Amino acid sequence: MRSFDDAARVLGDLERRVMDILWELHPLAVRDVKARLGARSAYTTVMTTLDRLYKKGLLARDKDGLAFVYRPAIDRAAYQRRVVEAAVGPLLEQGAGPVLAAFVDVAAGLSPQHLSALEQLIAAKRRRP
Amino acid sequence: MRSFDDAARVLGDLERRVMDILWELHPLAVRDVKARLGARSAYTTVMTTLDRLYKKGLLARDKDGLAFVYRPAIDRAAYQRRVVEAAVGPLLEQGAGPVLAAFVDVAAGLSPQHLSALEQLIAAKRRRP
DNA sequence: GGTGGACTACGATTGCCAGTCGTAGGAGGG
DNA sequence: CCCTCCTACGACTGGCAATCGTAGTCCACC
Repeated sequence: MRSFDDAARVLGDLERRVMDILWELHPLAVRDVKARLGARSAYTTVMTTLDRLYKKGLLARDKDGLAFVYRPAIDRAAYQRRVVEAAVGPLLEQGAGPVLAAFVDVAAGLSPQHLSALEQLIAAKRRRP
Repeated sequence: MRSFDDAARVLGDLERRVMDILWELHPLAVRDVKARLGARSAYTTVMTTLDRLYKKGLLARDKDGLAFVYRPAIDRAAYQRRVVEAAVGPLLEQGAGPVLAAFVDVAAGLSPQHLSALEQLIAAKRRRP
């Protein structure tokens, strides 16, 4: 059964691990990414995954001799932004109250400091919309 | 190519339309849901979809004579809450700033009033965490 | 009590995606 | 010239949504 968590992942497991590695350190060639994955996947599996992320626009790549070296096309913040927009935008268009409340709950649950951060962001947004 | 919007949908197209119908009016039998869908799908397609939503825990159902009548098991607000938790929770655990900022952006973009609503929710959260 | 209509249960099919990997082929170094 | 490394391409699996047909059940009515 597909769970909510699954759907919100947006990327597959391997894809997300690969993006994490490249956000941490780049550029990397296929074999370097494979090495950092802990050798759990075959070389061509990693290559296919990198190629798909490239075709999705999440990675960029350049030739380095024979091999491609990959780097993120967008940083983690921009990616998170896209996920939030995609997940929350449609929901907000139809009954915003519960969505806002749920968001405040989740944010506060992880760290009360997030409430202050949110307030500052709101204030900043008012000044420069 | 799977887009961000696709993934954030969490439910399929037909499933989402069915939930919208039942949040609007319930309980409904299969044929009533089918009628409100605009007759685009066969009877058994609608039935299968209702059955799957039932098995996912999003719908409840009771026997009414021969037929099942379906009703939401959770209301739209609770559903939206789950989607927000699933989408945003994991993101917040790893670099909250961009996520909070993106959320404020999206909320403000749809309606500036959302900023005030957010502030009130934050204040309420502080009083009664 | 038998027959017809309505309804459910179940499974088959299609389309799409992620993960997995093998093979073919090119390019460079020894 | 051959071996090695790399890419490109495609095949296969598993899972899910959407779609629908068929088999079987149950009630109501004659």
